[in-house]
Amino acid sequence: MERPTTQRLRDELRQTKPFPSRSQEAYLALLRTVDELRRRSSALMGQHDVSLEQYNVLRVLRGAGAAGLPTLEIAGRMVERQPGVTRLLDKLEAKGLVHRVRCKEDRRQVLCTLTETGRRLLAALDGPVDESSQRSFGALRPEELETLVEYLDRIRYPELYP
Amino acid sequence: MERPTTQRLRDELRQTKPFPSRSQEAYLALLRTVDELRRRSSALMGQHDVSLEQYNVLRVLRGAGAAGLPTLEIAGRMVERQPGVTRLLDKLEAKGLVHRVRCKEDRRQVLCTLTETGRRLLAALDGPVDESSQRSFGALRPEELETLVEYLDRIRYPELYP
DNA sequence: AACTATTCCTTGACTAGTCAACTATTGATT
DNA sequence: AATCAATAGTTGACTAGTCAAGGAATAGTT
Repeated sequence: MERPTTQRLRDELRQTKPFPSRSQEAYLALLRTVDELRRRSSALMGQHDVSLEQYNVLRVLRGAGAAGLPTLEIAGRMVERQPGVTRLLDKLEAKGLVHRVRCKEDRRQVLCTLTETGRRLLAALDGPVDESSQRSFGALRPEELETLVEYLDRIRYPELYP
Repeated sequence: MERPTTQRLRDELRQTKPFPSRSQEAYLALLRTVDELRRRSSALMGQHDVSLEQYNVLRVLRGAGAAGLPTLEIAGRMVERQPGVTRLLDKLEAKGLVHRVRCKEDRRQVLCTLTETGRRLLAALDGPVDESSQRSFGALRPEELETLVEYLDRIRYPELYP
C-alpha cells in the first residue's frame, strides 16, 4: 500500500462534513476497496507481463478445460463486455499465451484455448495470487466472509431481497 | 440491469466447479458488485453528458465550498491518481462546469472551482443519485450497512485487524 | 546568492473499457 | 430457394486509468 496504513475511510476523505448518507459511505468504501484489491493483484501480474484483466481471461480459460471456449462465452464469465474481451485476446494471442481457431461446426465462433506457455504462467501465479487473497480476506472470519458475499449479492439484486 | 435478474453469482459464473476458495468468491462478488453499481450510476450521469468520474470530481468540488481546491487535493479525495484528475478537469473545464486559475500565493497550484453551470448540474442530479443509492443499498438494513463498511475497511487494512 | 530538493501539475505512451456500427455465418420463414 | 432475422465476433471512436518523465515554482541549504 502506498498511503499510510493508519488512514481510515473518514481520514481518506479529509472532509469535515459527515457522509450525506450511510449508503454513500458504503458506496465509496466499495469503490476504494475494489481499487485497492486491484492494485494489490496488478502488482503480481505485472511481474509476469500480463495485466490483471488478461490474467482473468487466462483463468477463465483454464477453468473451461482443454476444449476451450468461444469469445462470447469468456465474456459471459467475466465482468467485461465482448469488445473488451476480443482486445484482451488479441494481446494474449500476440504473447503466445492463448490460441484461437475458427470453430468447424459454427464458423461464427472462435474457439480460444490456453497454450502451454499460458498454462505455465498461470501455474506460476497460483501461489502468489492465493497468498495475496488470503492476506486481504484473512481479515475476515469465515462466517464474516459469507455474510459479506451475501450482502454484496443483495446489493446487486435488490429486488430479490425486499 | 441487462442480465436476467434472477441470476445469482454461481450462475453468473456458469462453472460447475466450486470456488477455489471463499476468498476468491468474495473477490469476484466485490468486482461484480462495483461494476454493477458503476453501471447504474453511469446511466444517470450519461443523461447529463458527464461521466461518473467527472461527476465525482464535481461532487468533491462542491464539498469543498466556494474556495475551491487545488488539483492534487481533489485527487487526494478520490480513488484516481493525479494524472487522471488533470485530464478529467480538462474535460470539465471545456464543458464549462469547472473553472481553473493559478493560485496567487503558490503559483504551482491550480485552484479549481465549480461554475454556476456545474453547480446546477450537480443539483439536478442530487435526487436521482440519492434514489439510485437508496434502491441499491436499501437491500441492507442500517446495521448491515454498517457491518459491510466495517468489513470493507478490514479488507483494505488487514494489518490493522489481526 | 546559488545550488539542490521538493512539490504541483501536465504530458506522453501505454492499457483498458464502453457503445455503436459493421461483417460473416447460421437459422427461420415464407 | 430467397429472404429476413438472429448470433458471434471485430473494428472505430470515444473515455478513462496507469507509470514515468518533465517543467515550473517554491523551499531549504550552504
